[in-house]
Amino acid sequence: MQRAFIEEIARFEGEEVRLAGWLVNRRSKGKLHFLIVRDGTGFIQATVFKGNVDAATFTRADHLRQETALEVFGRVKADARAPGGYEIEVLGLEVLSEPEGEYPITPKEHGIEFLMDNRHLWLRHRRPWAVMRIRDEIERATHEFFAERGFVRFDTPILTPNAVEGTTELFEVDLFDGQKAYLSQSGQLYAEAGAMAYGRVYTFGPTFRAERSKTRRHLLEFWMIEPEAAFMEHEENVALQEAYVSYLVGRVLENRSRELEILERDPRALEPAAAGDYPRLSYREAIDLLAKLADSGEDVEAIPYGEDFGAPHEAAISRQFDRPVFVEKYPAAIKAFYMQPDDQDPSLVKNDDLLAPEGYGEIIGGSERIHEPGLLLKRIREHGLPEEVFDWYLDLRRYGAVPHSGFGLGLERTVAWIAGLAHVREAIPFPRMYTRMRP
RNA sequence: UCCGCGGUAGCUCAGCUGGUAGAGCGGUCGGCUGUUAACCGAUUGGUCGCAGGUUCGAGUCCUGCCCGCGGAGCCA
Repeated sequence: MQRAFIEEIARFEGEEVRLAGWLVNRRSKGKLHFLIVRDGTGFIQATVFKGNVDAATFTRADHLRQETALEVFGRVKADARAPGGYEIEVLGLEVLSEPEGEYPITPKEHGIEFLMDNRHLWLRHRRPWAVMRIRDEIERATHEFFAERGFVRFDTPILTPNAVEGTTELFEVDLFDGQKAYLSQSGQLYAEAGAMAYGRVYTFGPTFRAERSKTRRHLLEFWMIEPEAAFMEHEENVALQEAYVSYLVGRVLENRSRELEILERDPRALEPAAAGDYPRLSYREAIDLLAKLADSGEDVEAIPYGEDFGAPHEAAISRQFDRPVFVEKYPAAIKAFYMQPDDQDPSLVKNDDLLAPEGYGEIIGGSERIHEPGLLLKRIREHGLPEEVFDWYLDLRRYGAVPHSGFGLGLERTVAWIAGLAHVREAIPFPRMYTRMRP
């Protein structure tokens, strides 16, 4: 008898199959038991009729406990009454292992603290299952998108000697003989070296921010995708971001509709984002928009020109549009030292943030980088950064400098937006947060 | 770090102006041939976050601490 996976169960309609998995839940009608079984690829209902199996198997089926590992033998049937449209009419049953004691996660409501304490088990359940399959789709789509465009995957170090952006806190690591290193908060500077070597590269790896953040958008450890390309200027950078994000959304809509359904995420909310054509606001236009919204009684405060947006401002801006919105060309004074000044107004930089809709906020930060060595050195000094740490970074300008640009996309924020999650902690298997390191 | 809220059964919660601990779910036993977090009956289950104080008496009032949740800042 062939082994079937739930994901492809429709192919086996009318056939007898073997299914290996775990018991999710059980309901009994007396002479008919319903077993809900999962196998990692999906969830399915198995029916045990009294007449179909011997008495011992029938009794056994009525006493199976949650998370019993088992093999089910039976016939695949289409049935409108079954969740998913298919079910297995059980002809035989083998228990592979019995759970010890009570399984903690019951089919009723649980609080987030309890579920996170049991994250290693919670991952088995429908909701995390759907989220991680969407995350996987986004990761796979990322590799395919960049490979198709000639980008080379370029792995940057996790242990680094210095900060990329002096302001952010770093996790310190003890090396030998009193030496210190820091966990990477961005692969960008190294990706720039990669872009000068291989033309177009992208990083895909974990990054670390030692911030005591307690919000739905922050993790201590999160994954970032950072493309960087030589000879790419601001306009092309923005176009690449739009193509990338709309591709990701399209892939999830195409291949993970069942998962979106489990999460009760309406695909219609994502369709504009898959279509592209994202609106673009300059920093100044965004400031004006906020003033207008504040005036018209919207629950947001206006901010003066020259200040950076806070989370409530980003949310208010993003809610004005049905798809992600670019905000570009910020004042240089509030942005990182390496950003290229604007051609028309050198008080501005050629950067952009991409704000996801529905108040999800920033998922991308990008910019064209300074390629002129004198200007870069000047900016390093203005920001009070240690010159000697950046000698290799300056080398990238000393030898064959060309205009180049890149951006960073936060994976968990993107997953949270597309999957419709309230918090990024559900977008990664084991979130590392200010308040949580276990399990 | 700051602001707000919370911690009572394995889980989710109720418990009034202080009077001696409750429900649903889960577990166990039984019933039911189409359930959809099934339902019905029985049964099981407590260091009321920790420490101290007030009181004849504290889950309830006071003080301190711990932990969590939501938000801000910072950012992806």
